[in-house]
Amino acid sequence: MGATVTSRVFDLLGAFDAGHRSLTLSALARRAGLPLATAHRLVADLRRCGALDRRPDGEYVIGRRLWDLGLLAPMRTGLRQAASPFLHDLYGATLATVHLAVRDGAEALYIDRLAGHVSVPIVSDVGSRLPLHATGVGKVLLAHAPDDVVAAALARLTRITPYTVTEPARLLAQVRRIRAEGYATTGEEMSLGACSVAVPVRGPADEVVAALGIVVPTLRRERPKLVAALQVAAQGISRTLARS
Amino acid sequence: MGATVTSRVFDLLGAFDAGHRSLTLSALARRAGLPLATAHRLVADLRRCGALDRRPDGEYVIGRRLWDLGLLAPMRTGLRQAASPFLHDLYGATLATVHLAVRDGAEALYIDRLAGHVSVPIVSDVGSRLPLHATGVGKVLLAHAPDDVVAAALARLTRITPYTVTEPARLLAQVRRIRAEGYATTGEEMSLGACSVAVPVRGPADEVVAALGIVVPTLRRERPKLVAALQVAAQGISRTLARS
DNA sequence: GCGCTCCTTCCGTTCAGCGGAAGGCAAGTA
DNA sequence: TACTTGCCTTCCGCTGAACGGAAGGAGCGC
Repeated sequence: MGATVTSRVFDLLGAFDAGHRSLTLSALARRAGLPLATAHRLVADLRRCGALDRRPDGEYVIGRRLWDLGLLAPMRTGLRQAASPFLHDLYGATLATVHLAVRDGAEALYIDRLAGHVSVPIVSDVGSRLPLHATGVGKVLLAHAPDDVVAAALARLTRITPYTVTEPARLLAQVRRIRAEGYATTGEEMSLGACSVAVPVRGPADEVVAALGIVVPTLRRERPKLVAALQVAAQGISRTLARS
Repeated sequence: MGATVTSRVFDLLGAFDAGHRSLTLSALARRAGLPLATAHRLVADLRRCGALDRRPDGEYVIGRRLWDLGLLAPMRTGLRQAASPFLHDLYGATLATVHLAVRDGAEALYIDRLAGHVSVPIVSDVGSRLPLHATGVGKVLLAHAPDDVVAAALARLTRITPYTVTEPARLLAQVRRIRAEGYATTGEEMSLGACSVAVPVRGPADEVVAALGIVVPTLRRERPKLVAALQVAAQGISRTLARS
């Protein structure tokens, strides 16, 4: 690996993740695999650039500059904008947490999320990546992914809760059903006490560009209603995407 | 200015802004004030780190890595999460575009935004900064800012539309009224065809931590209803903030 | 006191970064 | 075709910025 300053800078920044939003200098250096003195200097530079902030307690956090820059990334901006109003509609109709995700390699990347007042235990957040086999949106994305991705996913089905599907054959059957019926469901497979329903969002050429899902405490017999609401919203998003 | 690699990297990244989300290499170098060869090498490094992407047409855009990092920034995460459901409620009740902003120096920084299907011409977006004197949320934040900020703002009131308030005395009178009545309004002062109403969001110690506003085509005689809805939502946010 | 972990500063070495210059496309112009 | 203009890319010798071990605090617990 080339030891350019740029790569070191991103090694440092990469030390932050969802579970480590603030770090001490030494933790930063340790996680980035850099000598303390080097980390110290780079961190000082980054702070001068506004990329890192130092909180009163001495720990470092990602700074405003990076927040600004991140918002400029073309992360499906069009998709997010097109979907936004429909997510609200869905929330209004179901009062459930609503998710919009795309497939990023072998993971589902959540690009928008809309949570209500009372929420089921939910792990996802905007920007987080979750496996394809244990969530509603994940299964939808998996069902419409290229064969090699499906194969790779089936190869390692990690158990997350007692209800997570870990037998390849069973997941494959689900994938087939999802393709046929047009929606996916999960029952506490990612998080206990949380069930989900999800449908694909299609682009102009009918290809699946994203998945739209909601999370509810229990499916009971609301499933048909939820599926219908999701499909209406998904079609609305597709229509909005088409004209732009 | 120290010519550290880190600063150069951020000079490059800083060449992107809301109006320039994609740039050619030479534009990037020009805007960053760097020699072409230098920019070329740094851009290659950044691309290797995932901080920049190259689109098929050859232009560079902010990459996914920075999007991820930006989401880790503690940009009022607590405030955003607390406010989120109330923004939806507001949208549901009014069908207007809803904004949540904080004061960042002498500007209003929009930290969340919720737009409906049909929207009035609106300039703001999440992450954008707008002056304090020409928007609803801006005026609210101005009215509860320290005296020196108010003085600085009054000193340069740039005209944006024919209706923008540019006389210091008049804005000062408005600021006093906003403090007394608890809400602010604007009429096409930022963008023609867009009026707004905004109220303060208060923290545990009754200090103003943010402003909550909505944008509508016209105020007509809906103002009392809108103000009431906003105040209910703002109090809800404050209550949610208090217990956490 | 002693040990521990953390942060900061110093300084001589050296190698990564620098950037002018030159070359290669691709489009537009005459 | 020949010339211009704007891009992007590569080369290469010089040099000073980055490096990181080491030493020196500062704070805390025992």
